Amino acid sequence: MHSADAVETIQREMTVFARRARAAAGRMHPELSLVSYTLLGHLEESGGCRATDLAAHYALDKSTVSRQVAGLERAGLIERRPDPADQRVQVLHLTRSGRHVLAQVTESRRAAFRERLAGWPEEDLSRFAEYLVRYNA
Amino acid sequence: MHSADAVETIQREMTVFARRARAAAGRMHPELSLVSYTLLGHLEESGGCRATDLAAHYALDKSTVSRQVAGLERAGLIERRPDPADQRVQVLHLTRSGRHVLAQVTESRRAAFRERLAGWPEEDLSRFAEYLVRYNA
DNA sequence: TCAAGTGGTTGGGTTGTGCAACCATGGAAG
DNA sequence: CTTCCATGGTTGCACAACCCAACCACTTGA
Repeated sequence: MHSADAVETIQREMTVFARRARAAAGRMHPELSLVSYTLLGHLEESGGCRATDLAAHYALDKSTVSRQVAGLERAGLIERRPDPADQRVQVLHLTRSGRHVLAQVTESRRAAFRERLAGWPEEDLSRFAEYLVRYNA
Repeated sequence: MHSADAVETIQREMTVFARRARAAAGRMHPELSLVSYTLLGHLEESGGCRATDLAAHYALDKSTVSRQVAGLERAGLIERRPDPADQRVQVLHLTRSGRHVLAQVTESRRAAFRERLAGWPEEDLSRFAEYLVRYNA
């Protein structure tokens, strides 16, 4: 495959995937949208951060994040803690329930991906993962 | 990287990509959403098909396709032709203008991807493309 | 001290989507 | 030939996710 063709293919396939992903995620977990799930995941990884950090990291408008965060708090999945060093800031943390729901959804998403990727040789999985990381970097 | 980790990474990175794609596409081409672009592409490839075929192929509700198609027709990018064999059916075709716009958008999307993938070794591009095709199959 | 910057919320509007109800046509079974 | 169900498509309705702009509260630095 020539370089130009490969780029063309990557473009098309990434687009196909993008189109499907959200709907699939919604069908799998009506209780936790793709965005909410991603935000929870980020909070888990980072061990708590500000709404502005989330917005910057995911290239979302701060108003969007604000509303998502409000929803997650309403659902009892996260909590806001004041930052003693800066009264403007709310540091977001997962609640116990949030951690629990996140773990459940992650597990079932992982199962779906695992099924989808069943039969792939170990080496291909690693390389695919590496390419995606490099692409998104 | 172990197999489970790779799956985990693939899941996360695909999700990241999915979240970004629509916004990026919108910024690049306000005149043609990601969905519309995909539908036009399908019409180009297939040389004309029915709205129902589009819905089935992309797992979209027929109402969604109906509205997208209406928009594309309003924009003069596609036209509906009656099917002499079945009065219910409208066969959708690209117009000259539709073909033109599609070509332009495709080219600039391709340029963006090419830039993003600049510096990747030929072999990695090919393999990445192959993985994506296999994943979406 | 006060102006500019930053974190966050809210109001308003757009887009993409699904579901359900509907209309028109087609096809098969009586 | 009628009658009934299936199929292609449109429309009303609701909703989620988004952005922009305006705003408030607090911080920072000239």
